[in-house]
Amino acid sequence: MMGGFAKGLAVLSCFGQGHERLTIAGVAKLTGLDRATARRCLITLERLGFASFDGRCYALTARVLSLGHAYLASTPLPEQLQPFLDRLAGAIQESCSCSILDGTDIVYIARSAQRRVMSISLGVGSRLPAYCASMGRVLLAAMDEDEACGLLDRSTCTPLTPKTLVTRDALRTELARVRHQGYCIVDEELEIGLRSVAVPIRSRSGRVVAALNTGVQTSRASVAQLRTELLPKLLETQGQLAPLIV
Amino acid sequence: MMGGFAKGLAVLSCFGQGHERLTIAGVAKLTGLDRATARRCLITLERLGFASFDGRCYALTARVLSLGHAYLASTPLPEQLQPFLDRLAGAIQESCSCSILDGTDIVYIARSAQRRVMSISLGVGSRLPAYCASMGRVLLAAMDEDEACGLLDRSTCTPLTPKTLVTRDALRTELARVRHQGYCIVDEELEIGLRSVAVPIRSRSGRVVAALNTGVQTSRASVAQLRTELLPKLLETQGQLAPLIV
DNA sequence: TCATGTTGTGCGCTATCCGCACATTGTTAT
DNA sequence: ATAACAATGTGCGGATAGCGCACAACATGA
Repeated sequence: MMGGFAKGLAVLSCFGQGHERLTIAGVAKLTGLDRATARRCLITLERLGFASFDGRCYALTARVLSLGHAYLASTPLPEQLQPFLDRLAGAIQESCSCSILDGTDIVYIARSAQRRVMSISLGVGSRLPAYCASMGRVLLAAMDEDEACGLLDRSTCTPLTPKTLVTRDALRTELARVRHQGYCIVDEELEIGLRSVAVPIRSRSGRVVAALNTGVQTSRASVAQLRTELLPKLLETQGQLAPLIV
Repeated sequence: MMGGFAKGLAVLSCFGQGHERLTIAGVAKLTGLDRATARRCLITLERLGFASFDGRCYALTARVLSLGHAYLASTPLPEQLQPFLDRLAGAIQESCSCSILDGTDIVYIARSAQRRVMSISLGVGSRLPAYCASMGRVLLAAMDEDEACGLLDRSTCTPLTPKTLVTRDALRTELARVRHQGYCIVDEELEIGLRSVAVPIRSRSGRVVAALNTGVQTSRASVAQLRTELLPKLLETQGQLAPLIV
């Protein structure tokens, strides 16, 4: 374990959650590092071209995108999904996304945005807790059951809204239902005013390789409409993708 | 300067250029680090969830995408460009991209792929040398002239193909032409079999904030066709975007 | 079987990073 | 104006962590 490297990555990561421009002291506060250490990390980032300094705040440069590209180039999945995502989003006039599991979170690996529906900025690389996101539940339901339970145990289940399921029992029965019905609808559990529906993306051999969803404002569609109008479109895309994915 | 952090970032970066799965010795060779150092970096990455190890090779995980997201969330530009890019790509049935300058390279900040045209995988985060890419020349032409020359001096101008312009004189006159005509066509200078045309993207105030291009196979369109058929579409998109960008 | 390449591990040395402290600057509030 | 506060830049002593080498073990293939 290289401590300096880990600290530097922590600094890099803390620019994510809503903090785009940060001062040295701000970074120190967010990461818990000593201010001098945070400063050394930021100077290193700037020297290497990953961050810029305007005399007051540090901000990341486009160079960090090359790190993400290193991952995107390593797997063909996002590239395969994107055109289908675009077509689906155009058809239903709502933003669609694909994600995979990474620890207890889901990570967006492809997205086609139609309009801004959530308060936070979602995009490729965004992370959400799996237990309360529609795609997360689809991916958990596809796992081995006790493996999924182990993952839930490691999750910190915060009630993000009054409707959020947090108890393990409730989540387990919900996962069982998702597993049985083949899709998941989450109704204002992640954010008030937001509903979403997700389906698994399977490979030719039937293995679940990702999840596909769309999120709408509650005023736009009821849960019933989600099921009768949007879900069939998602399942159609699911069917189109399956034969193309190894 | 934190040396350990810099070494770790070098390890992270070396997964980019065509090397998706790397062994410890491979990383050591690519980065020039000692094998033990490379090993320490990789173990750190794995411990933090940025890399996975299958007993033989290391590969990056989706977590590195969150680093790229930190940048994407900090600037509205990519999100603004994407729908126009999608529309344009659909209309001309060719892949389109937007990029900005980062040092002597251009970095793709948005892309809409229609088919695979180049041998290497291009996508958000990809880097190309500015001097020989159509978008790069557009961005260089938009700079202060001596600033652009300084940037060219710092570039290592390798003749990637027999057609590549490398001498400073040739590049300067080419930049002057691009500046004058408002677009740039590059004909097999980056890769044999590939032609591309690029235009600058301006903000409302006229400042050049990015470049937009499309690349086609030489069999698909002649230079004249690029100018008469594709260029007008690019300019149309350019005009649509200008009033929307601060 | 030998050669090659890779991994894991241990170890001594030294450079490096840590965390504190002090001086300075800029901003805000009284 | 002045005081209070927050943030920055810098220096320093000391401990620690990383460096690079070397050796042993293992796999692969000629």
